[in-house]
Amino acid sequence: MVTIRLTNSKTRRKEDFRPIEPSNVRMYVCGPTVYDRAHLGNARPVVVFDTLYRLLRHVYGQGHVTYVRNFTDVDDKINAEALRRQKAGSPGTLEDLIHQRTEETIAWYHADMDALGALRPSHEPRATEYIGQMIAMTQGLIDTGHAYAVEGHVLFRVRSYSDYGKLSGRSVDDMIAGARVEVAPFKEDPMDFVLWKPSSGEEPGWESPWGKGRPGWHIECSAMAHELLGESFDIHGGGLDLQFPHHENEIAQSVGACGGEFVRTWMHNGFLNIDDTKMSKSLGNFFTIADVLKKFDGESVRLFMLRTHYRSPFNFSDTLLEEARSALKRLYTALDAAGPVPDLAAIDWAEPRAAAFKAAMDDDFNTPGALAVLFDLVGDVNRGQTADAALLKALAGTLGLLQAQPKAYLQGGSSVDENFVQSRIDARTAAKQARNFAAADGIRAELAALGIELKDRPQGTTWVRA
RNA sequence: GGCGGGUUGGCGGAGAGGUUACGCACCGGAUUGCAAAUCCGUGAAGACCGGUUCGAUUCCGGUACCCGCCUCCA
Repeated sequence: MVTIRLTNSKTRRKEDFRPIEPSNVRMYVCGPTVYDRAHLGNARPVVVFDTLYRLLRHVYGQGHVTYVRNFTDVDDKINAEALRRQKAGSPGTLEDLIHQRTEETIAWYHADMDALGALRPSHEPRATEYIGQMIAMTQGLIDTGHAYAVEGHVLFRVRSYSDYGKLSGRSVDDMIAGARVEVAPFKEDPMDFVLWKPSSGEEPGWESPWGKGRPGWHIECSAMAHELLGESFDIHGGGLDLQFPHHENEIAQSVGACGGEFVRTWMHNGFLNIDDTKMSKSLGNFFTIADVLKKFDGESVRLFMLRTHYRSPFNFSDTLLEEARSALKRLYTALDAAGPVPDLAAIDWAEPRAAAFKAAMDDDFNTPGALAVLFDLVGDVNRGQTADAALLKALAGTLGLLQAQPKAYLQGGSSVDENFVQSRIDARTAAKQARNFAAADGIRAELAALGIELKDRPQGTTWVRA
């Protein structure tokens, strides 16, 4: 079995990936806080780690990979929206409205990610379903001296964990020096972070040994990962911005509670930028996935993201997205021209192009390199080696691409009636046979204006959406 | 201020110490009634300054510029 190499944020190096249990490779990725529509930046880790999930399933077997991605459904912004609705006269208790908001947001999220061709993870835990585990873990940290309760809060004692800061490469003292936040007076140390905090009257809360309150953000992931994947697991992923403080805190909590090694390989995807600047809610320069999907099909968006290595930042723009769509069109056009493509029972990884594809993927899942192999295959297919189309489709499938019917993809998204198009094509064919090229060209121009592109082939005229 | 990443052809974007990345676009040719698609072909790069080397875009050092994290954020 070929060894996959992955860049481990913890060691800042590319390492051979060796799962703790090859029969159950375990991966956790930080999911969204479900307070609103997901933006394009949210899509990047989903596509990146979906691709890794697919790769792991290929290497270790479909049933041997457990992938957990959570939903954070405890959050001020969710509460704020629920409260706004209540004040606007929506029926139901605040709790009902909170539930309503998270449910609708999760449904949007699923729809968006499905459109991007992302498989559903094995588990999608919601923070509110694991409050008991969070309380237990917090109590455990108090018992072992890693945390302390004060004024209804429970705080993690950062100085109690000597490796704090190791993942993000900073020392506690440096962090304090650079800190720009006001420090709550009850903290022993400015860097101590919240495990549990009290909730006031109308906020949702749970009974705990420290009074009615709710969990801090970081403990949620630790508790859910622990419950579903165990004390230590193979891969933990997320956006680069989560490395500090979120992932640093997760390590401190989990190691504090369980000891040992929490996560073997930490992986962080780079950002998606707008005009070379980070896209974020706070900067206000974001697009929702739903916005983008109005103009572009999800598969083009997926290809667009896979064109860049997952750790590199990349820019988003319509021009770049159009470029990705053109590239995807080339792939589907080759598949379409090759005729019916049989589903390959199994990929022969010894085949040179399959081997090249796999070599790229095994090397820190270099998707741009793997895509290059796909385009080489396109050339072969277009040159007449139509049998290669099956390999092309199979390899692309491991990236979650090219699984639609070519004709459906190439003609999809057109609002023009298919029968109408065919009737105009027939009329044009008749005109051509009569050598009335002016009329034929007129029809072609008429369809072009509707976004229909004609192709005259020996077997007859076909069409695609422009 | 501390820490980290980056600078590749017109644009996007990889790998590799010496041989075509790949995609989009452009140009020439084939094909076509003309196009489109496709094929063949051409052109085009490695921020700057040093060093190592027979040879560096690839390794090392420095300079410049850009970006990110240090604060809720994928």
